[in-house]
Amino acid sequence: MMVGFGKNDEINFCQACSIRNRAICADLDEMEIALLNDIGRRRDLVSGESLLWEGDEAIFVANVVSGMLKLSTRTSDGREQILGLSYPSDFLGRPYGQTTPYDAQALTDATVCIFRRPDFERFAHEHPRLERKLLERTLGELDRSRRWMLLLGRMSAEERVATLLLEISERLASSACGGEASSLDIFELPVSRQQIADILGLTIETVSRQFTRLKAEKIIGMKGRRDVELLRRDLLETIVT
Amino acid sequence: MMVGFGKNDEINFCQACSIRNRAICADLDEMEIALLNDIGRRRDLVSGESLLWEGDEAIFVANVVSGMLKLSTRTSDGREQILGLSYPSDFLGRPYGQTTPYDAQALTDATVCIFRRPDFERFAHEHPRLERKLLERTLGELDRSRRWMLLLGRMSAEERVATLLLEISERLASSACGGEASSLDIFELPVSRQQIADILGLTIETVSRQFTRLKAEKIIGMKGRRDVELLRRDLLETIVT
DNA sequence: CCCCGGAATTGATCCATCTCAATGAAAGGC
DNA sequence: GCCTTTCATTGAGATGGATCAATTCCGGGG
Repeated sequence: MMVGFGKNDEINFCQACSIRNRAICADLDEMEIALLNDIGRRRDLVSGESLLWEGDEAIFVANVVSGMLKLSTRTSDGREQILGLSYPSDFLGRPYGQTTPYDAQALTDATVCIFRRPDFERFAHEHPRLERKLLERTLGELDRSRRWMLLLGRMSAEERVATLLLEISERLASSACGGEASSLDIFELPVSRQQIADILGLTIETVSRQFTRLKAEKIIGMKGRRDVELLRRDLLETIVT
Repeated sequence: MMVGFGKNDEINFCQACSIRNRAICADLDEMEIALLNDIGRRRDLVSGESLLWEGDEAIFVANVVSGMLKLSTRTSDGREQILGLSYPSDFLGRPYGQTTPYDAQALTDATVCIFRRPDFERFAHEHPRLERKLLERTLGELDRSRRWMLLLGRMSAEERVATLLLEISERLASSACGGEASSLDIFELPVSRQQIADILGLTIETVSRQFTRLKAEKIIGMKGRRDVELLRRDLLETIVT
């Protein structure tokens, strides 16, 4: 697996970066950002393209700039489990570790900002502010993954689907920020039914039946397969709670 | 919830601490350790005693010195999900966060080393080596919790029980370190059947039936309810893989 | 040593979700 | 615009684990 690196000779991407204030680089000053800019590199991914492979040597780490990725793993006989979704400003990869602990694949067209791991670790070492940001983000990620364990271990199919719809709605809204209020309740699913099933630890058929039920009960509306409207957010929240 | 703090006026507990070389304090020099010793305090827990409550203000953080704790959360209607087990040298609590994200309860008699959160954060701020250790530990914890998601989302009851037996065997061995080789395969379950069920996202009956099956197939042997011997570790590994 | 009570096991049944199979609908290529 | 392909939906039936209901086991106290 090779990805190509090179200096961003002309432009300081970071200065105009849309996640500049939310990602781990948020606390850095102008000079530090310039240094970070030198060791990082933008990379565009098309939907479906993989960025990391579980078990590979951890060569680089990355920040999600735009788009959405899924993190997944699988049992030895091929059953997939999605470990989480990565949205803009999220951090990807495994610093201070030898191997990448999950697959990362773009669910939409996406842009990431990648760093060779040794470069990144050296930079982090020299800039504790960045390291602290990374720690905070990792702690948050750990909280999120533990909440997901409750879903996988204890929730019914109905609760799982409702949880996912609310989560996507929120995370999409917070990364799109600035849109109209309505954008919270109307959005495009970034994932296929099969991927939803993998995320929730269900089968595609069970997911499909849950969607059918939610439509029939007028809790959600759908135009096509991907465009969702949350008609009764309150009822979804009741289901989840 | 109040716990009582005070200086360890007489003794520097840290110097003789059994987890001195494995916990986040491992990289600190003698002087730093002395400082850390001043802000920390030993606390003994009896089996069943709770240390942290989900949703409580995050007042303190802790290191496990001895014994075993469970981290858990629950759905609003009371279904419990255990998020993980904490063994000696593991870190507990939520630095840089307002509320504790899980319950922590001792499964065995245990000793922890607790720090007021503000004290700890100040110390971490001033000692990047400790902060980096905490980051490394948190990243490891995140890997572990993600692997657990595969179990909760995709594994059969048989696979779950086999996984747990192997995990307890390994973690108990690495924390007991120095015992005879046999101690790997013969150990005491630190948890009840109900707790195993909660850890694995199963019911107590299903867990019991799996144990019965494993005994019948001579893959494990049991003396009493808690003493396990792994007779065929290889077969357990086959089940898990 | 016996008795008691919580923990564990076992059995019978149920049900949510999976599996297998067929049909239907949207998206992409020419 | 039509055909192909992929994705999603729907149906019927199987099943793993949950639930409900007895026992049985074991450890501790007297």
